Amino acid sequence: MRIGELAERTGVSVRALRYYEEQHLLRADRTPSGQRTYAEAAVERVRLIQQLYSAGLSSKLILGLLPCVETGEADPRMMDRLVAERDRIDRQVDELVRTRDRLDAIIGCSHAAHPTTSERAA
Amino acid sequence: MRIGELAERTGVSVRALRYYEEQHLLRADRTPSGQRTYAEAAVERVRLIQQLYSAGLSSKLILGLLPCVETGEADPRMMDRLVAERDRIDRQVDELVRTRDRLDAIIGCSHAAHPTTSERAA
DNA sequence: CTAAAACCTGACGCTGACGTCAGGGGCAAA
DNA sequence: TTTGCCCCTGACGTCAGCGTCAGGTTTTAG
Repeated sequence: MRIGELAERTGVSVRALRYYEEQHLLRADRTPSGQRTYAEAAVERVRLIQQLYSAGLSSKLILGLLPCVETGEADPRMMDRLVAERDRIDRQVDELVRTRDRLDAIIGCSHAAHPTTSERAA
Repeated sequence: MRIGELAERTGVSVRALRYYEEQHLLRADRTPSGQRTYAEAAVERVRLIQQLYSAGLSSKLILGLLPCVETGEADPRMMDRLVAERDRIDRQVDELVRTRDRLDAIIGCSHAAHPTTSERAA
């Protein structure tokens, strides 16, 4: 498939896909005229890249992790970085949960000046 | 207290505190000579700001939320934004957990080429 | 009194993940 | 063949949350 279709199917922009290629996160074959061509597997790969990005991993780190995600092998350094990242995500989850609880407390306690949309809906 | 002490007690930089003031997130009294002076309560406020920042909220959004966090009151629009943000955080937690589990799977399954640091430590 | 430390206001720099515009090919339908 | 859409490569723009430097004032310790 060409880049436009991949963009549509993954929900990321064409620009982003070209950016991923710049960062060596995503390979593309080329037609004789130079247009990018992707295999089916690219869809899953892009989704994985997006997932890692939105978890706050940098492209450099993702670049390091991707090979071992695919092969299932990791050299020691990579393994350590994997563990470090997992722990970082764990801590981030903890903090997010605390923040959410804080917002919940505010939502629960605050006596609204006027009915809220949700109350109107109820 | 002056800005240096507040910075030290909250762990954020002096620059950041001035930035918060620029964004109207943090008030400061001034001495006749123009130096900023903060009340004790500022410590907690800065910590709250930091918490919201690290949960991914923008300064504009925080600006909107802070008054109702402090007063415990929220007008309907604000209440809706609070709920929306809480839901967003919930979704983000879900995704982070999925990502973490994915990393865990890799960590668990991958047969390292060489012993990892953690294995050496064990 | 004086030197160091802390503070002030601009204002430019930085980083990452793209958005966007310019200028120019390629390819299927009508 | 022409219309129109998709594609290409630069390359500059953006935005947030500060870092950092410059050049000058204020406070504090000795």
